[in-house]
Amino acid sequence: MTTPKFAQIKQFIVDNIRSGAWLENQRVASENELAEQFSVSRMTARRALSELTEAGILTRSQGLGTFVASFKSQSSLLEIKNIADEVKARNGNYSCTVLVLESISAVAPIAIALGVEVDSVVYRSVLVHNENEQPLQVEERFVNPALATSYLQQDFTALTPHEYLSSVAPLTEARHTVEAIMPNSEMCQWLNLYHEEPCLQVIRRTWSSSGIVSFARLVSPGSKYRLGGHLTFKK
Amino acid sequence: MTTPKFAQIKQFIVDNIRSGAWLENQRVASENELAEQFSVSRMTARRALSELTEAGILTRSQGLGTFVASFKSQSSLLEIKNIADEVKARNGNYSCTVLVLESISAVAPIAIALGVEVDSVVYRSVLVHNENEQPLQVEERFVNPALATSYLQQDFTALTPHEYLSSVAPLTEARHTVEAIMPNSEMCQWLNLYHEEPCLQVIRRTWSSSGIVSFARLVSPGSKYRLGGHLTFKK
DNA sequence: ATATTTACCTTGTATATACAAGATGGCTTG
DNA sequence: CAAGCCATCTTGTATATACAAGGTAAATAT
Repeated sequence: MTTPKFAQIKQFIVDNIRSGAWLENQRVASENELAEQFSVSRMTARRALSELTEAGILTRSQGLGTFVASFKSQSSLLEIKNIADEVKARNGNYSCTVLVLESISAVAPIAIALGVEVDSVVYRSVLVHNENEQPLQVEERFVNPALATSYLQQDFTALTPHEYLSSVAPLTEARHTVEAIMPNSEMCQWLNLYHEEPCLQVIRRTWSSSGIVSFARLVSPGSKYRLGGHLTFKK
Repeated sequence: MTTPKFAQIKQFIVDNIRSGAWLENQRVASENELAEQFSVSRMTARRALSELTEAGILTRSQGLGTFVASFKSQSSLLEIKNIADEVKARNGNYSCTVLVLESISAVAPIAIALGVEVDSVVYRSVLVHNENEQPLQVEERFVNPALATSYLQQDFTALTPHEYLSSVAPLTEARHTVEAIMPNSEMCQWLNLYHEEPCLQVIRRTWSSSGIVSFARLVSPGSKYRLGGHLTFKK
């Protein structure tokens, strides 16, 4: 099985950039030039350039040409993965225990974060995600009851809250912040921490088309959990 | 007609997913069906589907069809931006002070991280990035001297180390980890912290085609700095 | 009845062609 | 000299066509 022509051209371009032969903002061959060099049609050469542009490796300007993108503008990205998948990926034994599953009256900060009236009823759950029976992450979640009416009836040891919520209210947007915090005594108990240690806290708010679905706080001990990211030219 | 046809089809598909009309893993119209519905050629309909697939909103399978991607598989991304740009973006007064700029003998962990011989000479810099004259982040960086010979002669109050290094050794890859740590006493001094508080630590290793360029440790107080991320269907 | 072939759908790759639109430099005209 | 025009490069959009290759299900042969 041969590699497609457009993929060969992409590889040729990426190799030249990776090796340093083509520098930032340098002009690369036009569609017609590439088409002739590789004996392909313009549309095939175009596909290679377009896909590398979409990937952020090249920039194009109508009338001017195609250029090597400047690395400076590339922001580095970190992934937040599903913690159950992460544990399973490293052959850990994943389990989950439900600590709290209740409906409460929303105090002001919670109500604002969920976009509901103060003192209205919202659902709250607290789960502990375990790796090999040791607490790895505490998930405290506040849910807009209008968008997930039967939230309290779910079995979250089988399906995570995030998975359940995406099935009942299609997610359209999510926002995250990550910070370093010191856990309070309640959190220390949940995480089974004997001595205080800094924790990574991820705040995630998710939207669907009908409004804010939920507001989650994910807290993990700094000694056991970290976020990883990877940025490369390879494609 | 101002907006291109392929863009209209993309919008039509995205709208249907955002509104919840099309659910996860549901099959969407084939290229030929879309082409007929919108009175365009198959290649134009194909472009809409291909670009949404590239964006992670659809998945395609040869012989089977095109489907709405499952939200579960979408990993959420966090951006690590240039801290000087971030400060300027919120109208803060950015400044930078150079604490250390030296060549040292690499102990084992540093040598391994940089991919050089133990006890060989490497460059080290420690900078403090300030917002309104208050320390916001400490950057400790170890540099492979073979790839940035005149690193010690640079003025890092004008050009950040990252910017300088990308200009002399084209970056091809970067890896990050983020974790929550407790700063040691030296770091507390640098960050001007009177009481101990948890800090966010980003470790960044950068590669060029000739090898590992540098190894940086970026430490910020948890009370002053957080990472933000955003994920949306809009395109 | 079971196994195989065949027809027909799907997406994937590749080409040739046409025209639109942005950018540039040289030429013509006032 | 300067303003406008034009030829010519670039990328962008759109179409029609051809064949390859994966997947499913019905029709056929064993």
